[in-house]
Amino acid sequence: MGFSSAPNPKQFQAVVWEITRQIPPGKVGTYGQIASMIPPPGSLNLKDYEAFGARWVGGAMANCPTGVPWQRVINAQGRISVRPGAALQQELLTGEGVKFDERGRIDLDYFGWDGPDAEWCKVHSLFTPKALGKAQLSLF
DNA sequence: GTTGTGACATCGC
DNA sequence: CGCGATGCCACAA
Repeated sequence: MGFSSAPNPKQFQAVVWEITRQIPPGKVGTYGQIASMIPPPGSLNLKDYEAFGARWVGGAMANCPTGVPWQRVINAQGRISVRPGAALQQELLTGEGVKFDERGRIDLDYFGWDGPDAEWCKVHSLFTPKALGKAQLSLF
């Protein structure tokens, strides 16, 4: 699903699923992280897009087809958002080796997904993702 | 056409 | 670190 600048919501949704499929077992990505990889659909400020894009990612996950590891997408706090199936999500992640601390939070520093390969991003016309937890090295 | 709300992120206290 | 307010898009009633 490649697009350059103005994806339709439908495409946005499909891209979100594609990206989610790239998350390997035992790793987790955040809504904002995924959103930051996709070019802003409208004429939004980057700041607003970070917040609303994340919502759209969540909305896309609501219609997530089978085969997409939806459980590996969490919020930026490293926590499982309040939503239907939250308990199941934690269970699935635990089964993949993801550890939750006493407060029910995931250490993104360790389990945070670094994002797909740069080449993969290029093929799909996506931005280079920012690694979670780890300090984002300025690589232009 | 209007209104309400969301599987979020960020900032302030 | 935790909780509340804000942002102002997309979609369903």
